[in-house]
Amino acid sequence: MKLAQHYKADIVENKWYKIWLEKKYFHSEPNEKEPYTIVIPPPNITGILHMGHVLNNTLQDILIRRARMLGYNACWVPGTDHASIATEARIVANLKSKGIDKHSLTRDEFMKYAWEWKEKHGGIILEQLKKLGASCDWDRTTFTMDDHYYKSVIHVFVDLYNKGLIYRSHRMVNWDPLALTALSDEEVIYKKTNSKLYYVKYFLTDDSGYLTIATTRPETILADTAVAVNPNDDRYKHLIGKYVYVPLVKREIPIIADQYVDPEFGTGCLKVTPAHDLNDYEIGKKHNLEIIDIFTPDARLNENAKFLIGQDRFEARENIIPLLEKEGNLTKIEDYENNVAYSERTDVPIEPRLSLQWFLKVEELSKPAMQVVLDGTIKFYPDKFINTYRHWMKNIKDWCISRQLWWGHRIPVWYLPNGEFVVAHNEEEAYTLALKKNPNLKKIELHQDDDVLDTWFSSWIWPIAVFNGILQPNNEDINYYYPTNDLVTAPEILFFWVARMIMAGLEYRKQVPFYNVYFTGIVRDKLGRKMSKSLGNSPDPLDLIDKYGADGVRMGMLFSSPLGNDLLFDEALCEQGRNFANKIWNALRLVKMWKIDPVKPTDTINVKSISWFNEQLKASIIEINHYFDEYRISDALKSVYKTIWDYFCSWYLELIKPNYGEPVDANTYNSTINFFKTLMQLLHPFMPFITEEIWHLLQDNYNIDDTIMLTPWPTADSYDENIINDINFIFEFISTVRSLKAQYNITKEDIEVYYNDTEYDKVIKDYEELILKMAQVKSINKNKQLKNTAEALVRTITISIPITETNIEEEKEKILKELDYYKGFLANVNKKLKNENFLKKAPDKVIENEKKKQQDTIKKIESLKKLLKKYEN
RNA sequence: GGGCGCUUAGCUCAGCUGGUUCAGAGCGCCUGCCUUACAAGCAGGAGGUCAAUGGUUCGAAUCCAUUAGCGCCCACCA
Repeated sequence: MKLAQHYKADIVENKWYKIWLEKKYFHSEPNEKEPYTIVIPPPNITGILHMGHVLNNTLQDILIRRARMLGYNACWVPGTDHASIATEARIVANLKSKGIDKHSLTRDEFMKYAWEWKEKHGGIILEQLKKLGASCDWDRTTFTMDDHYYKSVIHVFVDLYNKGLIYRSHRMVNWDPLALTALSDEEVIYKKTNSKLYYVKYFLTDDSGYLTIATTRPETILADTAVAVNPNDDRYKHLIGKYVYVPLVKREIPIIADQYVDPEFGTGCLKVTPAHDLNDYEIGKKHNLEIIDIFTPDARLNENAKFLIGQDRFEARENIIPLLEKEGNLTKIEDYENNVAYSERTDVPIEPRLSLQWFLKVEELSKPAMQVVLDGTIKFYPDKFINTYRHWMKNIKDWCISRQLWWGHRIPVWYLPNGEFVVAHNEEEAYTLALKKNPNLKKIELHQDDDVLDTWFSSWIWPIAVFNGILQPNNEDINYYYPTNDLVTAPEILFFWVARMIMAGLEYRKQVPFYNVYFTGIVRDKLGRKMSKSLGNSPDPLDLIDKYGADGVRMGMLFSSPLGNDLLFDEALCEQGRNFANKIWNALRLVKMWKIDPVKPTDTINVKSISWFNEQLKASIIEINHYFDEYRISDALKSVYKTIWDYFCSWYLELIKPNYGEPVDANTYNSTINFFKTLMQLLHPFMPFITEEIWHLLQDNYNIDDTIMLTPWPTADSYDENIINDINFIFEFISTVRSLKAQYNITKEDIEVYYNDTEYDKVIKDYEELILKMAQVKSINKNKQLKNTAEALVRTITISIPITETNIEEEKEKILKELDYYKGFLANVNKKLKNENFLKKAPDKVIENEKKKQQDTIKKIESLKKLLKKYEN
């Protein structure tokens, strides 16, 4: 068989993914085996694959593939989220580009268009995940607006309403004046903004003077209904209970006292605008103030403002200034930096707005959800997020779940003409319920709530609803796959999603939704900037896959991502991944190139090499499994990488490789093939494609009905430390000889090496042939002094090789430097050993070790001194 | 303002409840090699007062305190 010099990823990857799908290796059905389940964090239906997805899904694929090899019935459920605000925004924009205004359509027309759009553009991301090698059970692909899922969401709303946990209320909400919808607190981002602080006079109605108030939003003056001061503020105490005129509109409003006012800020006087500020609203409620709303839903001034009617809030802010100036109300304007709330979706400043919304009471739901994390039922990796979680859960507020959109799950509430309402699973049921309130009601008089539910109100039941466990709480799937095992997600959505899934899981299954949560970091570019479209610093994962192969990209991503930390992504790491694939490929080429001689005995070098690598492999397996147990995936990969590249390729293969043209004995060949196979198994979760290909090429027959992904994961209990220690010494010995040769430019192989110590006699004799082969020298001898030698230390022994000329000064300098170091080292050890407290208190083991250090160092110093003497003569 | 975390080589990070000659790895950098698996490679090399100060201890990169710098989360002061 002829193998190409370079590994060709694209051909191999396309071939295998197709076969895997055909063979349904990813598909799972409940059986007698133990399940291992992961549900994907559903990406937005409109989304396309970005580097964050690559990281997140590579990790999930690694976990699920290893679980599959460990013998679990592994099931990774994929799917997408309808993402109401984001998707509706895109659909509206798309309509607009065709000259269609959303509001010119009926709800049904709009939804029809939206579904068409979804069928056409949705789900691209799932196809992209296949390129990455994701081993999802595609037969279980779920969309949050699939029929059964939709009904599940509605069921949950009705159920929670009937339990008294959902209520409708006037509340100050975060209003997005562009999207024309309320947002949850989590969808608001605060940005430091340069703005101005305006100082405005409010004249007392009794003509006894004025108060000055500092505000960043002068346009809301028109909606003021009080002025507040701190009750303990001596400057203003005497004014409490008096009245002032609101500038321009000349409305009389009271001066009230409230602890909320900070006497230190601004002038110590606060204008109270209950309709347009959350805190003012609270104050207003307390003091029973009038609420005057001066904004339209898209944040223009309405008739209530009396001035600047029809102007946008920012226009009005500018235009009210000259008016105030003219009336003599404005005293000064200062530059000021403050935090302004922006909509995460549309990036416009939020307008606090009073409106009727639906809320979920979360206090009762959050208590058990906090408990399961604190008591370790659910583990967070890394665990630092437990604190963040606890802090948030303690201060959790009711969840505003209604959104003024059409794309999503329509709130299952029907209103009667008189304003009463019923909550039901569907219109029929609603009508039946409504008839009880009004027996003469006609069906057409019922009107369903126009709003939809927050997207997270559907995704919080994801781990249950993908198995249809809400509508059919006892079906086989949900009973088998739930609770799931791992969740891999970003810390940004710890509250949006993770916390809420825990609440829903406990409420609807009485069980946590997952046992382990792995938090990934943010993918940044190599300069540390967050990857974003606007910066243009985010590579397209598909381009990277074309260039380096999916295996290479997976490697590159994983190589730089320690658990829970942000990762600085550098394309060079994908290159490193591709190079690794090529390295493995060439190791295969080497092995496949050999001719096998079935009667040839195994020579000493190979016997020893095989016995060493056998132990080394066990040691590596133990380490790799240990890292997996701690979810240190990147460390596990590094360990596999080192085992393959350093131990297997650089040492083992070089040791056993026959001279050109010579055959290899059957024992060596078989051992090597078996080692190679085990290494491919260890690497498979990380690089699924190349490992599958090589697994097949290592077999006697290339049989595509076979697969590496269902072979048992390698395990080991213990390894022989002595063999590994001996070999490590031998490798050091070899490296030192190579180093000496490199230093003195010796390329010959016929030189002799000398060493001067008896302690390592046995090891050196045992592994003599290995040294000769790898260090490329003729012989190793003891205690012979030559005239011209170059020398170096390996642990406590001195080795020397003959050279033709020596730069004596340079050598002396080197030795003196080393001597200095070891003298200092010895002094430290001596000091310790003379310290009575140390001898009394330190454990015996430590003392013994110090003594050994002492002896070794004395030995080394003697050797160095001898050498020095030689040079001085 | 409240909470959490970080600071170890040029870069990214390991280093578990103090004690293995403990100061490490990968990348980058430098030197020499196109050696019949691989130049997408091989061999060798240089680089660090473990942020600063003080304390605990026989012993501190590791534990404690303070300081400086950085990051994240929460709250949102008009």
